[in-house]
Amino acid sequence: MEIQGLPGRLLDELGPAIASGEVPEGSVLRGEELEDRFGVSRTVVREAVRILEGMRMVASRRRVGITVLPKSLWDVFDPMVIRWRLAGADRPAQLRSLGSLRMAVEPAAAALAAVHATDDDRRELSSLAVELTVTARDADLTTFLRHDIAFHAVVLRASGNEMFAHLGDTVGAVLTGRTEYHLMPHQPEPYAIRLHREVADAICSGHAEEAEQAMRTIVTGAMEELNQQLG
Amino acid sequence: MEIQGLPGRLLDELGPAIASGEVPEGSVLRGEELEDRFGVSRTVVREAVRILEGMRMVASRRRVGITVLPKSLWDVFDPMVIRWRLAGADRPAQLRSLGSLRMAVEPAAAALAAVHATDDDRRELSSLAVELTVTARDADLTTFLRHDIAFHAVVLRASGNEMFAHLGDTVGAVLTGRTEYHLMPHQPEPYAIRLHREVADAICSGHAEEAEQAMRTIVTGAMEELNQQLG
DNA sequence: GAAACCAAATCGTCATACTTTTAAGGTGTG
DNA sequence: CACACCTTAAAAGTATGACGATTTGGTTTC
Repeated sequence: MEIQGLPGRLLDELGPAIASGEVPEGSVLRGEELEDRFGVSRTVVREAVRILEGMRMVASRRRVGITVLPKSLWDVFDPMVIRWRLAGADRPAQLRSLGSLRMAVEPAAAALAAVHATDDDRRELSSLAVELTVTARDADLTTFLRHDIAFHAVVLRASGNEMFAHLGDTVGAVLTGRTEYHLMPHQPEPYAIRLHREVADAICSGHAEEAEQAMRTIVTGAMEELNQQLG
Repeated sequence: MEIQGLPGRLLDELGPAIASGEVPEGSVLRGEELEDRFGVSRTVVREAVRILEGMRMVASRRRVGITVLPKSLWDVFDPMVIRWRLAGADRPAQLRSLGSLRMAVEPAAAALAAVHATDDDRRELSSLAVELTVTARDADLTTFLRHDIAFHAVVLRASGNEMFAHLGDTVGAVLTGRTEYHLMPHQPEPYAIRLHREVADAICSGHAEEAEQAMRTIVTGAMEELNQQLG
């Protein structure tokens, strides 16, 4: 699900550079300069810049150039922006933001899921909870991560709220990052596993209250771990 | 904060058309067709399409054309997408989604605000709470709306979480829509007013728990009203 | 010193030519 | 008949030159 072609490659250079603060707010770029720097045509530069403009990271003005806008204006929910920030110098701040967001959204999603999940959703959740238990015991971190991501994505999707559902990938990115950068215990905690199972059971049996509470414990724990790691 | 120039105008046509389902998922547009239909050049069409591609509403493929992607892939947090959906046939669904999101986020934001708000934030909140009381009594709906929007925006900003802060405009759009389409009592409810004041007081005195609870009551009430109005 | 004016810089748009990818259909072969 | 291979044409992708529009900043003029 990437932007294709040369504009996409340009974005992969410009986006991270801006997101990391390497090209600071208020900087002014000229179109022609970008053409030369990356060896592409006006067409390509303009299309890439348009996309950045669409996520409100830059504004283009005649006789001035392409200005990097203040971070407060960026579309911080745009998956590309999130990925760029997670990959760069802004990672700690982005992780904290996402942590709070998760604490707000995931318990609510779990509660909704207990009411709205389809039978397929519930089956998938049960199955994933089992998988989590197994792969945790085998200390198979990669597989564990995959199932963990899927678990949270399913809960968010099963909530029946398209906006919650859309955060599935984002949460996935957070979990991936956490594993990649070893911000996680090498051995998944048995307590966390049990909580996932609790969430699954509560959703399957329609206990909204209980699902919400268990999920809250999970994301609160994740947030505490994060705060500990980041100081 | 709009996209400028001809691509912007093209977007204002295409975006709502797609968001409302008038141009259904799976439809295929040809670039040349759009050039003719809107009387603009290739450049303009391509840049507009790139932006739509950036929000994952369309994908452009050689030898095929510009395909409208399924709604589940759209960047549903993009302010433009939200505005387009609120303006069109998808308004009820969008309002419901946003309602759930508010129920998840705003109480959490209020709790955080009680801890992180600056002195300026607290002053502004107090002042807005007073304004709300006054303008409600005078039945000055427009001014009331403006202050209501500001109130929620300040709480979200004062949470110190950039992602929450970013939802201020979106919540504003919801409140505006609610007033415009008369989905609201003509006279603001005294109870709701008192709750706003409670939120302000709790945040000012650092009572997170209390702020969260009062805000939850506000957004839950809004959600119930919405469900009633939409059936 | 202020207002009007002018010139240069930069983006915005258009038109056109060429390239690249790829769906689709036709052709031949087992 | 089925399958693999080749051909073709349709559409987007890229490059480039020309011109238009706008804004800034300096310069002239009163």
